[in-house]
Amino acid sequence: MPYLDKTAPVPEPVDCRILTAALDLFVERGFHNVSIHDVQKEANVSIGSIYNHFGGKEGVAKALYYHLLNEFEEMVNAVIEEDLSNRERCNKLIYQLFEYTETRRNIISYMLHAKHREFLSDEPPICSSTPFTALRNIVRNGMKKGEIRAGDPWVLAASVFGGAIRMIHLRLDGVIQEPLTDHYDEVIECMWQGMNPVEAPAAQRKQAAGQQ
Amino acid sequence: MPYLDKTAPVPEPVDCRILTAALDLFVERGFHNVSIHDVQKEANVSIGSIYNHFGGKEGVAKALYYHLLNEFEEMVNAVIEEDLSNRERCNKLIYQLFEYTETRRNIISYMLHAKHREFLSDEPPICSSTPFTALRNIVRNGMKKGEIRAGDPWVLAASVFGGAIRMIHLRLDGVIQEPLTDHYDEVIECMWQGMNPVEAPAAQRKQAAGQQ
DNA sequence: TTGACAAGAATGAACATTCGTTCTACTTTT
DNA sequence: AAAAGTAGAACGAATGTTCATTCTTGTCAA
Repeated sequence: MPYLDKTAPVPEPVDCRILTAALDLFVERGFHNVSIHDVQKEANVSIGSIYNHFGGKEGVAKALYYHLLNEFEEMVNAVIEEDLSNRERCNKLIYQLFEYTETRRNIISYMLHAKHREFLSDEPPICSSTPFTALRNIVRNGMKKGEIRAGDPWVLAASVFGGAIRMIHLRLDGVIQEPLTDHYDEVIECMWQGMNPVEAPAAQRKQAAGQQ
Repeated sequence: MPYLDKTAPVPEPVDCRILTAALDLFVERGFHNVSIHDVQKEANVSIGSIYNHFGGKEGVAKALYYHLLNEFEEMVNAVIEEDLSNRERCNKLIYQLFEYTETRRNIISYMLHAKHREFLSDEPPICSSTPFTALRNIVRNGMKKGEIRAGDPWVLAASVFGGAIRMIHLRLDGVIQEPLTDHYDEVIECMWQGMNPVEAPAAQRKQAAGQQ
């Protein structure tokens, strides 16, 4: 009775179903606490399909990883293309990361919160991947142009993004209750202005804050 | 022939050997890539002993976790006891964390770099443990006394320690080559003074830096 | 339009292996 | 000789992977 079944929408392709299911499960329980059989059930595919498409459990994790790294790279590149100061670029990237943490929690969790080295063999640490290198380059360029204080690139990049990344971790761990975007302004202020009590005149503060 | 064997030193107790071996292996390969049999070989004990002392694999990981949390708590408390400003306390704790990262790498790695939730069931996130709460209290007290800028405690704590923790992660991942202690001054400067290019007169800068 | 057929994708029962745990025998200590 | 600690072979459950089979899709001749 084909007419009764017309509601059947375009079914998502098998490989997409596998990746989505795997992402959800990996984030929820951790790679090693998820079996191929779990993924198979969650994705409503057969085990054979998983092996056909990805070659195995690690293959799924790897495909997921590369896919998300690519998306992240595109996001970073899009911000780099924009006509902004490097400081504004940093701010905007932090804002977008905060936003994604709220709206696409699992993606951010898999990217920034998972220990890939424990299940992806021979994978270099994520911080030496292209998008993360691009982040550091933004900081470096900001230093060159005098927008950002000069110093060791690693230290500076860690100082710029460290607070934000820490906030993301805390949010993913469930210890911060409110959406991260609520804290954006304060995080940005702390990062540019430092943790000293504010005593400078308002005008100077505003000039230096570099709000987006 | 007891005289020939006199060199045999006081043998480390069995439970210590187990914990040390487990720490090394867990940090090197990750909890899930280490089997009880691996620990048994590395520690030169029998499987039975491991079960007698810790009740199983997770028991070993849990004992290790509590033990190290305790050590960390003592370290934090020792700094709190000292007659220092809250800002100096933050600085000193960061310095000690950097130092431990160099000298007791595995301890710091297991504490700050492992995803305990993936292998310790029903364990709350480490950032809600007593020593971490104590860290936030230092920041809170600093805010009350006007030593640290006012704001949301979570954001402020993340901003104070975020950069340092990020540096530790990068060092543990092997992407930072030099000892963290080499970067201490710069990290502290960035954190208190912010990432804006330095333009303030030297005197004011020094006053605000709060060097330890 | 129908049927035959080939190529590719999907299926899932079966398999081999690994790993956490148990249990009984043995040794040391008190 | 009782108690506590150690030893390690053996077990069963869980898991990653294989592969022979079935199903789907597209093509082409009748």
